[in-house]
Amino acid sequence: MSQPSSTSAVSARPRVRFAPSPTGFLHVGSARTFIFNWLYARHNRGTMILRLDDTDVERNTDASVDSIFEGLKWLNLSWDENYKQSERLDLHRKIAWTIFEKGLAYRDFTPAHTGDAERSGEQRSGEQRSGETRSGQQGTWLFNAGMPELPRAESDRRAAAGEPFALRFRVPRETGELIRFTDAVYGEQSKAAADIEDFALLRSDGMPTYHLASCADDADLRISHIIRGQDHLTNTFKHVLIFAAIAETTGAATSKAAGVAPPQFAHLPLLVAPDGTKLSKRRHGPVVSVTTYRDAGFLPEAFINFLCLLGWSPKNDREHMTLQELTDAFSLEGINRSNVVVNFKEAAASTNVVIPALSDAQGSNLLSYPEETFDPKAVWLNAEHIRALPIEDLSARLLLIVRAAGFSVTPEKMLHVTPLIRERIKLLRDVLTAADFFFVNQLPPYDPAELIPQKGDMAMALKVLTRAREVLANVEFKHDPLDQSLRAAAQELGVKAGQMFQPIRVAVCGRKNAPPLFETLEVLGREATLARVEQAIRKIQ
RNA sequence: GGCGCUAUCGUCUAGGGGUUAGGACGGAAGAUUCUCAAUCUUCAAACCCGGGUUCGAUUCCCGGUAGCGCUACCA
Repeated sequence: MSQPSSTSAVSARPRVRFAPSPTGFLHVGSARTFIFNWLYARHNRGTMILRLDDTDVERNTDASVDSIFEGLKWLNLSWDENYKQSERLDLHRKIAWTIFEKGLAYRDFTPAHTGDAERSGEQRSGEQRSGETRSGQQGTWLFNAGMPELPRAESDRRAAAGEPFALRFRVPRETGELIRFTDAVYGEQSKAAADIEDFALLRSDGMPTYHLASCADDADLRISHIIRGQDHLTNTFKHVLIFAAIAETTGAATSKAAGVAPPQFAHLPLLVAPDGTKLSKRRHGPVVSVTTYRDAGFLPEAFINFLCLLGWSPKNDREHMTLQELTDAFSLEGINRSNVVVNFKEAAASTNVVIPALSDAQGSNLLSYPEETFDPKAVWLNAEHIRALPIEDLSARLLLIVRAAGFSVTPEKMLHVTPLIRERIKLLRDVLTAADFFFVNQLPPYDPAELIPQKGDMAMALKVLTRAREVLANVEFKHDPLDQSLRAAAQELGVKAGQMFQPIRVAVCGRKNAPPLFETLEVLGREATLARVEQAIRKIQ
């Protein structure tokens, strides 16, 4: 874990951070935030920082930490520094108490609000926290500190007596002040201090809250740009207050932070589900998890490409872009302001799709989510990226999947198969259904009626296959000779080329839709081809 | 409820005081090919509503409506 440079000179190089809280898997919204931060850092030759915001002990899980790293690893985007908030609690507390000493915060001995289930969707009208506000006004929605500003001595006494308390920021409500900041995306923002409640800095167990920890770390790590979800836009007013307090206190207390300039903010439009609600694992399940995309056979570069187009535009009609092109083109100016629908299909359940050629489908989880689950644009972009990949590269990636599904295939064979299916697959896992017949010895059962050519009958199928058997026994197994001899055979038989090819295709592939015939035969080889033709003939007779 | 933010085809978006409102995905039709793809062509598809400002608003302003977010000792 490296330390940030402690030079007091403000660097021209931006320092940005991605700060997920480990309370669930890495979802696509978080991934996009990470990517935008990364792009901004790389575009400006700045520093990318990963920080785990894990101050919520109740909800944090190790599994979640693993899941986040798993997702980020797949994305294959690096970071330069790495922190955990839980290892920096001393710093947070120190800053909280400095703020307290400065008179900008106070102890609140009111028992913690226990109505935890209050949230869940329904509006709470007027918020029934009765009583007076700190400033003595009646009937406000604002948090009530429970008692009109305890005298400091009293507060000290009760604290010394061991009474639990939370530390609250004293928002300067009386002054009628307007809190303002400029957002790189949403422009000038302002909000009356009177509309901001006295938020907690420290919980009664001494743990810092998100607001405190986040700002304390952002200040300490000298984050220059905070790029995050728009759900934090309103919170930012609190953060502006905290940053101001930190600047005020550290200016006197510690020499090192003699002019902590508040960071610049850039809020990202939220990713929402087709029903308009914010993406959440709770509501939408694994379809919003990054690893689901990985397992479905998305290329990380395609997934990144897709996410970038959600709420950002290069403004030149380009859509299919490489990481480098994205990095070059990225800027905060291209970011939009309205929510973005990720057009996935919910409820497309994860029933296992059977791999035709593999009865005991080990690779079943690779096939859990049907293609329609995902945003069609993501799928299309993935196909674009697949087609843009060098054959060797694509082949290597496909081989991994094919082997994971239980087929034993050599890299050489895969290299021959890949060009035949490259334009026929949209997701990497499609290789299993598009090319399975290359990998098995025994074709799965198929309906003999499939062998019947267009405008033909079973007799024609038999005639064609019988003739094909002869031809294929002698012809050289290369595209051109196969093409010529089979066409010639069709002519002799008095059938159309298509009527000749189709029965052979079905005999060899076990289905009607498959890659081009001659290339397929070439890769398959004479032995397997003849065996399958033979089998088809027997099926008919 | 209060506060904040947002509003262009179904979706992602470009644009901007006068345009045939552009592109992409998806959809439809066609071309091509040994099937399926890929590719190419064509078509359908949008400026939330109401007031202003203006010679002229989809664009600027205000209001409404709708959606979203925040309003926790969650992040």
